[in-house]
Amino acid sequence: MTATGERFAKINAMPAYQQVAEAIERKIVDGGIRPGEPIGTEAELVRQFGVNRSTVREGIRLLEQGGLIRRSSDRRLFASLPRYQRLASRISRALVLHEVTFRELFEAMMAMETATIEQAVDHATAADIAVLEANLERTVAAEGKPGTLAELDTEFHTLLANASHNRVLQLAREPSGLLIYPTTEIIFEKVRESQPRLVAAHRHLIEAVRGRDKDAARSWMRRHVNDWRKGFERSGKSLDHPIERVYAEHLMVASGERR
Amino acid sequence: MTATGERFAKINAMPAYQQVAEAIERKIVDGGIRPGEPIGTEAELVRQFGVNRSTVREGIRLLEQGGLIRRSSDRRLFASLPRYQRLASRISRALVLHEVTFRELFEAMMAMETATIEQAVDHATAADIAVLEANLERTVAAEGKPGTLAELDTEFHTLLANASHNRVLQLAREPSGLLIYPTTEIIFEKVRESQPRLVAAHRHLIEAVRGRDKDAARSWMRRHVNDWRKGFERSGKSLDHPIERVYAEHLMVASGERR
DNA sequence: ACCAATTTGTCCGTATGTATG
DNA sequence: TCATACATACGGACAAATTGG
Repeated sequence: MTATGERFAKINAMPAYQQVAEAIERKIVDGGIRPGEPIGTEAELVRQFGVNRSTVREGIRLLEQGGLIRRSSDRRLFASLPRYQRLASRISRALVLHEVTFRELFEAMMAMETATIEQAVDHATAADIAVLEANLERTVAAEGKPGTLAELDTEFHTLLANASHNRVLQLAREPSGLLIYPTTEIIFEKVRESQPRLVAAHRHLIEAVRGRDKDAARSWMRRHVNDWRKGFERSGKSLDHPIERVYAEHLMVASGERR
Repeated sequence: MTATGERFAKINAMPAYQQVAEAIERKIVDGGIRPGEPIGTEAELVRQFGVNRSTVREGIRLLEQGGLIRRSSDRRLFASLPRYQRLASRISRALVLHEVTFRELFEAMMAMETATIEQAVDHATAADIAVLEANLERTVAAEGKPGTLAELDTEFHTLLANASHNRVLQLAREPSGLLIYPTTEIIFEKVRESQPRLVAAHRHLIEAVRGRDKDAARSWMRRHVNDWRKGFERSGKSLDHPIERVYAEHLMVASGERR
């Protein structure tokens, strides 16, 4: 910009608290501090960075929300792996704020859930299947309770994702699962046949996983996801409406992260 | 826990700075403050919450990293929609820290990219296709430059996701796209035939989208993603290795968010 | 069970740089 | 040019909780 040209590189474009945050972040990401290891006290960080304690605290706050550092019960800071639940609810919230439609959600779910069950067919262990069956039993027992059914349905699909043993898929599908959840409760309330169809679908999905039958698995999953769409429309809603803002609020509980 | 049992609810479990953050967060999420609207100056927030300046600042830092609030050039605070790029790079970083393998990445990509192109076949506009073609031209022109080719390949798939007009899919696939990127550069360096195959695949994908030919689209995408896997293995790496930590560092630039 | 040291949460006052009018 | 408003950063202080004898 000056007449002399670019003689010097820019220095220090970031405020101090951001530099503190980035320095700690970098140490964690590149392995200098492993998850579970303590970050150090505020006083130590003050000494190392040579800035004021308020500045250090602001830097810490930046990272705290990202899940890279957490606080134990005694309020000490330590490095941590970002949790899937936390990330997923963030993304769900963002999708709501961006006003995505239920149709987008439906189309994406169809792809990700079928992919998930295909991987589950390949990789599920006996233990995975046992957990799925326990979920199915509770689902059968929850007859007539829409809230419980919705919870168990959401849990079933999360368990299926665990059974896929593919963490990329797990994280990719979870946000959609969280957004679908409130609608399923309404569907179970309003559409009588939805519950027996849910139980049948889950039963066949488990059977397909156990029998390593990928075609049956995919076919039942397609049917199951389509059932959601039909139930959704039959309960009087339109696929082309954006997801209601209200759904974002129940997501904040997860991000509140009580101590 | 006490002998009297749970007679009273917990009070004020959160420190003040967290309460400040949550209050602002809630206002934004439930629509009380719309994206683009100012949050108010720090002095105002001090007055409204009745806490000290430092406390307000810590609360603001918590939200700052989440993308719900941002700062304009004059450093004033305003509400904002969380950006996809930012969320995606967060997730990518988390996946690296969780040490997911390239196989998981590959399997998930296969599902999400095929789903993406199917949606693109249904929903792409003429403008979308024009942008894809411009990308293809630049790809042809970048012959022999692995770094540029890798960038353009990543961009192509992001553009394809845009053409799907499904924001759930866009956000679901982007983290994987970011993680694939560094490997493609290596592949273009080491595997000679990878570049012509890339160009051919992209050309056929665009043709399939233009011709609304879903079968061809899916088939070419499967081939394209499989090409990545073959190139990856031929360049001397194993699918069952976790993604290298190094890849997480180039992701931090995006989260740095210079002003 | 008590004490001393440490650490976090919160508050106060002040100074500096920058952008706006 | 000057005055104002604002974010950034620093210094010091105290209470409450926790830790470690």
